[in-house]
Amino acid sequence: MPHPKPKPSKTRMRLIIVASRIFAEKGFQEATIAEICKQAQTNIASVNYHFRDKESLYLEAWRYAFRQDLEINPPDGGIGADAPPEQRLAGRIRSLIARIAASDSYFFAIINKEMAQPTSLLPEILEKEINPQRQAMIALIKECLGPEADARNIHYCHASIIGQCFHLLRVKHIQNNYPAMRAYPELDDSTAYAEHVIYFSLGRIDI
Amino acid sequence: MPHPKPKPSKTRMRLIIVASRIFAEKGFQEATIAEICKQAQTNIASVNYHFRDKESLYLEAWRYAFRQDLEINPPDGGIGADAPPEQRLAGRIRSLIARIAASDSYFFAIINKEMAQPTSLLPEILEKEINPQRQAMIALIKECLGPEADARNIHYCHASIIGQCFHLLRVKHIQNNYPAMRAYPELDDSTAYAEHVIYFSLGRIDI
DNA sequence: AAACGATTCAAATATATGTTTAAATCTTTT
DNA sequence: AAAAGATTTAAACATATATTTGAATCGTTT
Repeated sequence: MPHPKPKPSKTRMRLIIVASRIFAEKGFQEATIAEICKQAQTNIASVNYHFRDKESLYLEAWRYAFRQDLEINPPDGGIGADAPPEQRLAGRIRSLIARIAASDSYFFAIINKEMAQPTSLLPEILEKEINPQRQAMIALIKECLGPEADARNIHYCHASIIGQCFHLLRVKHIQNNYPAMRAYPELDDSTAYAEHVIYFSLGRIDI
Repeated sequence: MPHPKPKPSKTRMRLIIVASRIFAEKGFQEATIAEICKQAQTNIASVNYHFRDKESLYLEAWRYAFRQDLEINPPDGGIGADAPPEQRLAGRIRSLIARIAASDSYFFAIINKEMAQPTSLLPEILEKEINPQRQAMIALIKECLGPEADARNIHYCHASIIGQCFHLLRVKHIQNNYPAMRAYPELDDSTAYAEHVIYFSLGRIDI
């Protein structure tokens, strides 16, 4: 019988997929290799075999989650580069909130934990993955505010927008951890919240 | 003597003070009793003697941090109840940002970690300490928006304000962990940022 | 089919760390 | 000062978990 058990060449991939979920749920420290391997239906030694150690698996799982995320929601929100800056900014806000709200978005779940309890990998991710998105949004805000806007105000407005978006991230994960609480039901409709953030923010930016 | 008053030992107090800082820096899981006791210059068994276990010390340390915080910055920002709602809202925003920005505010550092990786204590903290502040701010926003404002919009505006304030919390702790990065120098001046948040938010609320 | 490398497995190892214990020491009361 | 109680200490204990090991198994090539 050629296939008595699941194809062994897929073990590595199963580990990455399961790990991205477990790390997103528990964070690097509290996630255990034992649980990841159990859910991936493999032996704990396979982490050492396929990834050398826990941290390397963490990095691979994170990168996988990130790629999955952007594949579904491109960061520009589908707005072309020829649209007016206000619309492109709105598109980016919609895309960011959509990625944050997606129930299977493990990338932002990991980022959320990393920002509170950074591992040694955070600086690289911040620089390579987050900063390009950040610079793109800052450039759009600058366009909206016009050429005479000063740098400090641009950064303040960027902080205001990012803060509003990441607030959804916090609320979402608290609710995931304590479904019974239902402390913030008003943010359940993430697309409506996105429109609010756009309205709330463009009021002070697009003048 | 019928009332031999129990005098709190200095060791117990030293443990609480050190623990609130260590827990704020590392979170519950990554903080070790060994390090806390070393910095408090006592034996590791004193945690068991004075507090039964690590979690009880965590709770005591968190309560201590919370009391210290509110002693320095009252939540209403020093604005009297007779002032117009816009000013009282501005006062609360200033107070919240001041408490978040205070370098020795361990309460918000712990809350920041708890929200990303909750322990069993978070629901109680959220309900007993955070929710009263939340309800007070929501009431103020409602006053500012007027009687015809719908509940959803009130909550959205509240989310926008809290998101902006807590963004400072995130940025602050990333910078504490990676001083070399200097990724967000624009938020160094927290009082200026507070004025921006007030201006940015009241533009959409106070109409 | 045999050989060989790749993969999986159960078990052992190493380490970190929360907890407990019992003796020693200090403080208070009588 | 003696006794009783409170506190501190060093050491042992227990547990959790990342990592390593060497043998067993699988898949591919010859």
